[in-house]
Formats: sequence, C-alpha cells, structure tokens
Amino acid sequence: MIKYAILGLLHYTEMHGYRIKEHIERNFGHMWSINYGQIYPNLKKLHDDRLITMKEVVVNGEKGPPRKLYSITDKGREEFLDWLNTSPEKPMLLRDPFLMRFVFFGFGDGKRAIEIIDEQISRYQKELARRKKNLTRWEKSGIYVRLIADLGASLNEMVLEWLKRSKKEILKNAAEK
Amino acid sequence: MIKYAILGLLHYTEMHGYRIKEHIERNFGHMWSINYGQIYPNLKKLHDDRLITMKEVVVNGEKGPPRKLYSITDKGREEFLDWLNTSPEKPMLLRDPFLMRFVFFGFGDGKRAIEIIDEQISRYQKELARRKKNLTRWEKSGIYVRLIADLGASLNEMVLEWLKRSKKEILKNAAEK
DNA sequence: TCTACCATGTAATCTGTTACATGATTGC
DNA sequence: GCAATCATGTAACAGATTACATGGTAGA
Repeated sequence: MIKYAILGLLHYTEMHGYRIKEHIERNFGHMWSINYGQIYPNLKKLHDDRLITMKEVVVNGEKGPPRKLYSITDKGREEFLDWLNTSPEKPMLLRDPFLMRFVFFGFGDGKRAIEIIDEQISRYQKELARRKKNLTRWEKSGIYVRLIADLGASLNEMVLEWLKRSKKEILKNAAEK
Repeated sequence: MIKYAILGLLHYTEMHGYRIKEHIERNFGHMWSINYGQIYPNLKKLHDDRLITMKEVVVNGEKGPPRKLYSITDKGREEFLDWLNTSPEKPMLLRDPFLMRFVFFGFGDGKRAIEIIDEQISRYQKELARRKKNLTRWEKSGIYVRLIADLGASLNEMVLEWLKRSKKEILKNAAEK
C-alpha cells in the first residue's frame, strides 16, 4: 500500500525519501503511519522494479548527506493508474487503543474511566482546533486533498461529540445505581 | 493488543479459541480484524505466562474436536486491570484503501472516480442499515459495549454524509471547468 | 559545546494475514 | 454424498515498528 502512496507522490513531483515521509505525514498522517523502516526499503524495491529512477544530487549550501531524488517512470505511472482505477478490496479499519480499553471499562474503576475519557476529550479538542486552523491550507492543494482534510475534521468532530455524550451517559448511569 | 482483548473476554467468562474469535468479530469486528493465526498462538503464550489456565472439555453430542476452555488467573486479572487503567499511548489510526486512492483521484479518470465513490456509497448504506438494525441488540450488553456500537453507527453515518457531499462537490467542480 | 534538524540507511522484532491441514457432525 | 459449521492448529509471508548507526550544518 505504501508503495502506491510513494508512486502517487512521485507522480506529482520528484522527491527524496525524507521529503516523502514528510508529505505522507502531513497529508494523511492521521490515518496512515509511516517510518523510515518502510520508506527506504520500498524505494529500493521500486527502483529495482524500474518503477522509479534515481539521481543523486548534492545541493550546495544544504546540510546533510546528498539527496537521492526519485522520479516515476512510464512503467511506474502505468502501474499507479491501474491501481487507482481498481475498486478497493478491503473495508475501512479503525484501530484505537483507547476504544479497545473502552469496551472493558465496565470491569475497571469507574472514576479512572472518566479520567481517561477526559484525557481523550482534551486531546481531541486540541486536535480539532489544529485541524480547523489548517483546513484553509489545503484549499489550494486540489479538491481531493481538501476533501480528505475535511473528512479528518469531521471524524474528529464526531468522535469528540461521542466522547462528551458517552461521559454524560456513563455519569447518569452511575448515579442511577 | 489482542492479548488484552482476550484477557478482557476471559475476565467476563471462560471461553475457547473459536468462541473468542466470534466475540471479537461481533463486538469490534468493524475496528479490529482477527484471525486464528493470532488467536491460537496468543492463547498459547498467555498460558505459558500463567495469565490463563486451560482445561480440555469434551462436550457430549457436540461436533468437532474437544474444546479447550481457558480461564483467566489472578495474575491475568492483575495485568489486565493494570492495562485498563493506563492511558492509551497511541492515537487513533484510520486505515482505508479507498481513502488512500481518493487522495490521488486528481491524477486519474474523473468518471472512474465517481464510479468508485458510488460503490462506496452503496456499501456504506447497506452497512448502516445493518448496524442500525443491530443497535438494539447491544442494549442489554452493558453501557460501554452499547456506546461502542453507537460510535460505529455514528462513524458510518458521518462517512456516508461525507461521501455524498464529496460526490456533489466533485461533479460541481468538474462542471465548472 | 550541545541540541536540533537534515538525510541516509539497516537489523531485529513484532504483528497481522493468508492459506493451508485435520476431523467430527448435522442437515439437505 | 456433499456442503456447512464447529473446532483445533501451523507455516509462510507481508507489513509495521523500534531502535539503532552515520554524519553534516545551523544556531543558541
């Protein structure tokens, strides 16, 4: 999957590994985690398969080792577009260590449960503020990127509402007993 | 992580591997996928670590091989409650091959993009209907399980709204050009 | 001098997925 | 007889995560 994310970015413009990581994190970091352990081996594989080409560039006055600029090849473009046009096989997956705990909160201490929920509320409040501020940043990046950012904010908003609703219901439920 | 899901279920009642898989799929299958390749090795590891005990049971008149009934030990309960009370370290992660494609739809064929979005809309419509029908099923399972089911439905609803909104905006955007 | 950041990468480990293999029973 | 379901499991592979190692430059 990361393979296609890389091809997609290189379809846009040539880039080196470090910059690819930055882009992936910024564009869909909230839904896809990434790290060098995936990026560099993938770049190597894509290069071996002739889907991308590489040229080493020493940028004068730039710090650090020489960059390795990768570009997509015609073969790479072809494979990328094939992938883009196929129907996604697998359904959405939501993985959240907090939700995993939440299901079992009935077994634990109710007070601690509320504390953890409050932590989540303040986390999501901060995150939502950050997202809303950044929404305008995506305006110029094209409609699809903007819509993805929009989805991120909507998800954030929905979870926050759910957290508040849940807290209320849990407290009400505890008071009734 | 699956380790704690198993401990949590066994905290509830003793169970064998096959039943654990069923439960995980039913309770949070929409957010956590599971398979035997994870269940059985995990059960073995938990047993080796003395967090659960096992007794083999042949149920008369039942089909198939003898069940291996696992129960949680005091040590297991302790570790489970410790985990339950700690703050979740990692943020929510949304992984969706459709969304991965979506970001790059600008590079592909606009008509095909609309087709794929329509596929997603009908998928989510069916799924939402199924979820809403099942919501009452969770009523008796305790407040936390019910709230998780509620979150699942809310997520589903939100994504569906977003898909419809996106389709409209994309068509409008295409018409303007 | 020390920290932060740019930029490359690898090795070990952990986690998850797919695809098998076995075998009994129930119902069509 | 055959398909479906219950129930056990493993091997191979794919994918993700963590933790290192290297080394240069800019700025406090």
